[in-house]
Amino acid sequence: MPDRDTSRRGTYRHGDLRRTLLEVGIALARAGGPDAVVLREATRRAGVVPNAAYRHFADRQALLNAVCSTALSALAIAMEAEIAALPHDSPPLAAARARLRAVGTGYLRFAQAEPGLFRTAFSVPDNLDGPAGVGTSGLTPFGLLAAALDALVAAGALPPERRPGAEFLAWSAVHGLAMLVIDGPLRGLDRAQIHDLGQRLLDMVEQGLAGGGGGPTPGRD
Amino acid sequence: MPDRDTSRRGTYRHGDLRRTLLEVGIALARAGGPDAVVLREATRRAGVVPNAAYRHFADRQALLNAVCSTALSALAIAMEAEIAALPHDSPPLAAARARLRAVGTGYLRFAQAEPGLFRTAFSVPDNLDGPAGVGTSGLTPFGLLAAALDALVAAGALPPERRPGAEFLAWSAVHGLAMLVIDGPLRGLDRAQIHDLGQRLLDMVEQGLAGGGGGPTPGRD
DNA sequence: AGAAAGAGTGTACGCTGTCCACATTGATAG
DNA sequence: CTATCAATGTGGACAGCGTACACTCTTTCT
Repeated sequence: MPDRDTSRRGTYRHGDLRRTLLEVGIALARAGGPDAVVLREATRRAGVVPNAAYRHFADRQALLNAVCSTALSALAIAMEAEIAALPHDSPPLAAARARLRAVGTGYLRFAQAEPGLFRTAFSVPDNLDGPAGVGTSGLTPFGLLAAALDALVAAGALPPERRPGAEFLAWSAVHGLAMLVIDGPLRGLDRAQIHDLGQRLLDMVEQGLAGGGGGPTPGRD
Repeated sequence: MPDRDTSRRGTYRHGDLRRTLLEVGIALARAGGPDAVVLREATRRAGVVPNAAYRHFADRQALLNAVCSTALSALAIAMEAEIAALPHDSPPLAAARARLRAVGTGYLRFAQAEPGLFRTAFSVPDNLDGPAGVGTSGLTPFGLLAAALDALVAAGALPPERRPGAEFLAWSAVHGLAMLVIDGPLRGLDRAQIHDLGQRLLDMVEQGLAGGGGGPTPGRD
C-alpha cells in the first residue's frame, strides 16, 4: 500500500489507486463483512481524498461489487483446492461422490475461515452466475457444484431425471448451514464439531438427492 | 398512527410512543429489510423529534432487536397456521411427516410473502432461541421445528440416534432455499415453481434424515 | 509548445446515529 | 391545593457517511 497522503506520497498521482482501493476494500470486508466496506475509510487507508475513489468506481456499491466478485473467486479457489486434494486413483463412482463432498466441504471451510469475505460474497444478489467471481478453473462456486452434480450423473450415482435443479437443493443445504455457523445459533462451535455436522449434512444431501426408496411422499400438495 | 407533529398532535405527550415506534419499525422492515429500519425516519413517521426515541430504546439496535423479535413471532405464527391447516385424522406416522413438511412449507411461504420481515428476523444473531420471537404456541420457529422432529421420532419415522442435531440439518436446507429465493439466483421464480422446489427440498430432507440404505458414506474423513 | 484528457483536491449538502441541556407534563406528597 | 419529581418530548450540536460540483495538477498527444 502506497504512502498515506499527498505530502508523504510526494507524487500527485497515486499509481494504481483502483487496485489499492480494491485491496483495501477486501481487507475491510475480511474484517467486518459488507457493511465495513466504507468508501471514506478505504480512501483514507489509500492515502487519498474521498472523492478520488469516484475516478475508479461509480459509487460505493460499485466498489462493493468488485470486492464481492473477488470474494466469490476466493471461495471458488478454496473449493477447487479441496477438490484438488482428492486422491486421483479412486474408481469413478467413489470419485464423483467424493468430489461433491469436497465441493460442500470447501464451501463450509471457507465460510468458517473467512466469514467476513463469505458474507460479502453473498451481499450482492447478482454475480452468482455472471462472468465474475470465478476460480482458476473458470467456474463460479455455483458452477463447481453444478459440474460435480453432472459428474455424479455421469457416474451413475444420480438418476438423470433428478438432476435438473439439484444444484439448488444441494446449495440450499450447504449455504444454510454456513449461515447457521457464521452468525446463527451454531456460531461458537469449534472446528471439529462444525466439520462433523457438515459431514452429516452432506450425508443427508447425498441420500436425499439420490432418492432412497419410494420417491417423494405421496399425497403432498 | 398519531398525528405528525406537536402542533397538530396538540398534546405534548404522545401516548404510546414505544408501541408506535415499534409498529413503524415493522412497516419499515417489511418494505426494505433491516437496513430500512432507520431511527430518524421512524420518529418522523411517529410525529416526534428524533431524540424522543431514546426514551424508549437504548439505541437503533435496540429498536431493530424489537422489530426482529416481532418478525420472528410472525414467522412462528405463519408456521403454526400451516400446521393447523393439516387434517386431524391422519394416522400418526403420516401426521408426523406432514407436520415436518408443514413447518418447512410455512417457513418458505413466509420468506416469500414477507421477504423484508424475513431478512429482518435473521439480521440479529441472537433471539433465535431466546424467550422472544415466539408464536401463539410459545415456541420459536426453531422450537417448532424441533418439536416436529421429536414427533417424527415418536412416530418411528426417524431413528432416535439420528435425532440429535437434526434440527440444524433440516433448518439449514430450508433456510438456504429461502435465501436463494428471496435474494439469490432463484428470485424471480413464480410461486408455483418455488413451491415445487420447496417440496423437492423437503423430500430430500425427509429421505436424507431418515437415512436410506447403508448409512453415511464410508471412508469420509 | 499548446491543448486535451485523466487523476486527485477542496468545499459543500443532506443524511444518519447519538450526546447534551432544556421544557413540558402527569403523578404524587405535603 | 400546591410544590416537587420523575418521565417524556424538544432543540441544538457533533462526527461520520455518500456524493455532487468546481478546481488544480500532471501526463500525453498533436
